[in-house]
Amino acid sequence: MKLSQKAEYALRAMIHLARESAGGGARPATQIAKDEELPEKFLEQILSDLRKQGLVKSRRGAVGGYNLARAGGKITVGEVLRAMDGPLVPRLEVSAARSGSANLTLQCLRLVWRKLAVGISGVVDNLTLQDLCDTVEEQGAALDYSI
Amino acid sequence: MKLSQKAEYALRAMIHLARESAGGGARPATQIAKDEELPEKFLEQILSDLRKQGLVKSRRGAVGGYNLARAGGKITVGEVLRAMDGPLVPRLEVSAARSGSANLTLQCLRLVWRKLAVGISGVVDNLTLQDLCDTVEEQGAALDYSI
DNA sequence: CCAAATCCCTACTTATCCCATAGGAATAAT
DNA sequence: ATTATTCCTATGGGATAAGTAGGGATTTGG
Repeated sequence: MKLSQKAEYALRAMIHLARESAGGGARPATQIAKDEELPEKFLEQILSDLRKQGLVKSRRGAVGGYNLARAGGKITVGEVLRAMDGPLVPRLEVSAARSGSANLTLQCLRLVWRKLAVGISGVVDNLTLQDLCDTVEEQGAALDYSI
Repeated sequence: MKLSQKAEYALRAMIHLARESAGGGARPATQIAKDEELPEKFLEQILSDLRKQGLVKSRRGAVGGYNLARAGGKITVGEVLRAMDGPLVPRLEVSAARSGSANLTLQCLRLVWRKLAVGISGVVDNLTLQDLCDTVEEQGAALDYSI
C-alpha cells in the first residue's frame, strides 16, 4: 500500500502553491524546487502533468511560473493523488469466470477493495489544500512529529 | 496507492483457508494453489511468511499442510495485508529539520498520512476473514461484479 | 531585435524491487 | 523405504519508478 514518490512530490508542490502563491504572481518551478527541496527537473515533469490534469495553470516566459488552477479550498488531496497515481485502490481485473472456490474468494476480495475505496475516498476527497494549510497554521509549527 | 501482488495472494490464500479448512484437516499448498489459481512456488513462500507472522500453522510430512492459526473471526484483513506489505500508509522519514516553507509543507503531509491511516485502519482492522465469508455467502455467488 | 527567463517536450539511464522459478534439504506418515 | 509435504536459499527476468539531460517554444524587457 504505497504511494509513489511522484504523488508525494506533487502534493508537496500543490501545498506550496496553496500557501505561497495566493497573492497572484506565478511561481517558477525552480523556486518551488528550491523551497521544498524537490529535484528540479523531476518537479518540472510533475507540474506538467498537473497542468494537463487541470490542477495548475502555467505561464511561460520571463515572469512565468505556476499557479493553482482553482482556489486551494476547491482542490482536494484526492484529486492530486489520483492525478499522479490513478485509482487509489487496487482494481480487480477479472479475466474469465473462475472455478467455484476461486470465484467465491474473488468476491471476498471485491468486498475488501470496495470498503477500502470508501474509506480512503472518505478521507482524501473531503480534504482540501486549504484545510491542510489552515490546520497546520493554527496548530503552530512545533507540533506532533509522531508519525 | 498499490497493494503488492503478494499481499493479494496472501489474502486469497487466507480466505481460502477460512472457508475451506474449518473442518480440522491441514491443507497442502499445492491444493490451495490449484483451487485458487495461484503460482505454486510463490505461494509456498507466502505461506512461509504467514507462518512466521503467526497467521497460519503448518504441519510437515505426508498429511501436512496449512491451517489458520486462529479462527477466521479472530484474524483481520489488516493483519494479513500488513504481514506482507508492512505499514499500509506512507511513512514520512523526516531526515533533518527543514527550512521554513518545506517544514510547514511536511506538517501538512503528516496530517494527510495520519488521516489516511485512520481511514484505512478503520476498514481493514475491523474486517475479519469470517466477515468476508459470511457476507459473500449470504449474498450468493452471482452478485455485483461492478468493481 | 536580442537576451534572459521560463515553460515544454522527449528520450535516456539507472536502480530497485517485485514476481516468480528452481533445486534440494528436513520432516513425517504409511 | 517411499511418498508427500513443508522449509530454505539462491537466482533471474522484467517491469516500473525515479531521476537526468538537452534542447525547443514562448514571453518579457531593454
